[in-house]
Amino acid sequence: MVDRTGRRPTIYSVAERAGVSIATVSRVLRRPGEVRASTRDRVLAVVEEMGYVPDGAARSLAVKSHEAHGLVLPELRGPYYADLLTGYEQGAAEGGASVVVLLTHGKDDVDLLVRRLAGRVDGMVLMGAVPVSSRTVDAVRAKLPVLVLADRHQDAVESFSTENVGSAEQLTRHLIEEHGRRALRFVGTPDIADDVQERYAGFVAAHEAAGLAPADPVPATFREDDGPRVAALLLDGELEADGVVCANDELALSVMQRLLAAGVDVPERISVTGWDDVMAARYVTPGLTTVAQPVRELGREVAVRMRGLLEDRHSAPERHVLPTRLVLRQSCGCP
Amino acid sequence: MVDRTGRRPTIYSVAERAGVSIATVSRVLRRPGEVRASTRDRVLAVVEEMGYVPDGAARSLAVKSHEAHGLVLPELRGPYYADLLTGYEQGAAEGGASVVVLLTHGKDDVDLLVRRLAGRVDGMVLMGAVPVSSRTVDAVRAKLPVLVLADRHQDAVESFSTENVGSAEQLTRHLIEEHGRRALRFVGTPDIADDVQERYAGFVAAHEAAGLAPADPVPATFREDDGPRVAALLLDGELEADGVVCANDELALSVMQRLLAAGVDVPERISVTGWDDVMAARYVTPGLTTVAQPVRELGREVAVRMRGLLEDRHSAPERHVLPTRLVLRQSCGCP
DNA sequence: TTGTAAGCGTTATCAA
DNA sequence: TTGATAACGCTTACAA
Repeated sequence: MVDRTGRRPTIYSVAERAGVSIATVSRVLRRPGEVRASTRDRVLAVVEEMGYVPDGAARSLAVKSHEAHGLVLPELRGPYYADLLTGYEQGAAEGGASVVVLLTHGKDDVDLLVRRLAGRVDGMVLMGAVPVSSRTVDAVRAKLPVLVLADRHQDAVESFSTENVGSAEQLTRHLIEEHGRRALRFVGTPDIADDVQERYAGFVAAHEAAGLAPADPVPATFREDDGPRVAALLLDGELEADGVVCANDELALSVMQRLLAAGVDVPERISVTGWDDVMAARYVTPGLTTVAQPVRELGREVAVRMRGLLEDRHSAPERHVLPTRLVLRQSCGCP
Repeated sequence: MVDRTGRRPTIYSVAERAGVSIATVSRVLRRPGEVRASTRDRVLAVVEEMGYVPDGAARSLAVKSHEAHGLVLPELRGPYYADLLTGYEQGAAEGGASVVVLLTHGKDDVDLLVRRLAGRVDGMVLMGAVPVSSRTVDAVRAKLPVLVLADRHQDAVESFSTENVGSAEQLTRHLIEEHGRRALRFVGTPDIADDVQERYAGFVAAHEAAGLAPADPVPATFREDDGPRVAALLLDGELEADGVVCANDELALSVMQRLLAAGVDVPERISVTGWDDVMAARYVTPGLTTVAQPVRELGREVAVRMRGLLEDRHSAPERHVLPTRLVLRQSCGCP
C-alpha cells in the first residue's frame, strides 16, 4: 500500500494511477457530484486500492480551518468532566469537528501547552479551574473564540455555567424549613472556584432569609481525602452542627461514611448533602440528597455555541446559565 | 493584533516587522540557541506584541507529523474510560503529543469518522468495543500504528488488556471455597466483549477445578438498567443462586440494591460481586467485593508504547496484559 | 467535466 | 549567524 516512491500515497499518486489530475481526485472526495460517474468510480477504486487517506494537516492549511476544538480540563475524576466531554464531543461532531483534550493536572507548563493548542484548533473551551494566566487567555482570545466554563465573571469572555446560588439557597432552605436545622455548616473552600463561592452564597442567602446567622465555611477541597478530617471535627465536637452542606458529592459521601461508621445517626442527628448526583449518591444508605446538573447538555450547548461563534465572530459575549435540579433522598432527613 | 493585511499574524508578518527572514523567526521559536541573542530578543518581542501563534497544520505538513494521537472509545460512562483517557493523555503529553478523542456512541458513520481521524493523527488506539469494521482497521493500520484495547485476539494487531481469566477464577474460587457457595451464576453476556468472555471463562475454570458444574451465564449488558431484571429473576425464584458474579460494578450495584430492597440478605443468602471498583463500590453497604484494574497505568503504558511504535515501525505485535487486584469487601460474605 | 496553477504557513537545506 | 527557496499535500479559482 505504498506508491512507487516508497512512501504513503498522496493525492498525486492517486491521480497518477487513476490517470486524472489531482483536482479531480480532490473533487471526487469532496464534491462527488461534480465528477462524471465513470471517472468517479475509477478514482474511488484507486483510492480504495491504495488505501489513500487525505492528510488532515494539508487540508487544514488549504481550507484555513483545523476542524477541531480544544477542550482544556483540569482532570477527569468524577462524572462531571467526563459528561462534559461527552456532550461537547457530540456537539462538536455534529459540526464535523473533532475535539482535542488537554488535561492540565500534574503539568507545569500549562500556559505553553494552551498556547500551542491554540495553533491546532479553531476554538477553545477552558474550564474555569484550569491554572492558566489571563495573559495567555488574552493571547488565545486574540486568535480564536474562547468559551469559559464555571469561571469567575470576567465579563469580557463568554461563559457557561450551571446555576448555583439559587439551588444552594433552595437546598439550604429545605434543611432549615423542612428539617428544622439550626446549626448548618458549609463544607468547601469558596475561594477555590467560582462554583463553590456561589454555592456558599446561596447557603448564606437562605440563612439571611430565615433570620439566622450563617456560619463560616469549613475549608475543604473537592477530593474525598478531606472527608475524614471534616468528620473528625464533627465527631470531636469541635464543630457543632446538625447538618453539613458539602460542596460536592465526594466530600459528602466521605463525611457521611465516617459519621455512620462512628455511630452517628445520619440524618437524624446530622443531615448531609452533596452536589453533582454521582452514581454512588443513589446507592448509599441513606441515599444522598444532592443537586443534579445537566452536564451533558451543558457540554453540548457549549459546543453548539462554539460552532456559532466560528460562523460569526464578533457577537457580543453572552453569559449562559443552565438550571439545576434538587434531588431529595434520605440523607437530609426526608423519608 | 492583526497585521496590515487584516488577517492573523503569520511567520511572514512577524519576520517583516522584526526585520528578519522567516527562517530566522522559525529558528527563534524552535532552536533559539542558533540565533544571536539580540536578534532573538527582537523577534520574541514582536512575537509577543503581535500575539503570534504558529499554525499547527502548516507545521505538521512541513515536519510530516501531526503530533497527535487518536483515541477511539465507545463512550465515557463510568470511571474506566475516563481513567484510560487520563493515563493516555499523560503518556502522550510526555512525548509532546496531544490526543484527539472520538466517541462512537450514537454515531452511525463510525467507519468514516475513524478513517478521517486517521488523516489527522500519527497513531490510533481503538477500544475493542467500538463498532468499526476490520476493513477499516486494516486500512488505518496500513497508514499508521494501531493499538487495540481489550479486544478479541486478532493476532495481527498489537493489543493491551488487563488480566481477566485468572482474576475471575480467583474471585469465583473465593466464593466457593471461603463462602461455601454452590449455586453461582455469572451475570453478563460473554459475546458482548472480550473481557466478559474471559471473565466467564475464569468463572467456568474455578468450577471445573472444584468439581462443580458451571451454570450458563445470565445475559445482561453493562448498563445499570439490566440489574432490576436480573434481580427480579432471583426474587421470583426463577434463578436459583446463592451468589452472582456480575460482569461489572454497575450491574452488581443495581442487582444488590434490588435484592436488599426486597429484604434478601446480602451476602448471607446471596453473595454479589462486581468488576472495576467504581467509587460507589466502597460506599455501599455491604461494601462491594470486586476486581480493581490499573486503568490509569494501562492508559499511560499504551501511550508510551505508541510513542515507541512511532519511533520504530515494524516491531512485531506484542500482547500486553496488566495484572488486576481482587478487592474483598463484604458483599461476598467476608467480614 | 477536467486540468493548470496559485496559494495555505511552516520547516529545513544550502549558500552567503 | 542569517537569508532564499524548495518542499510538504491539499483546495480552489480560473481556464480549457
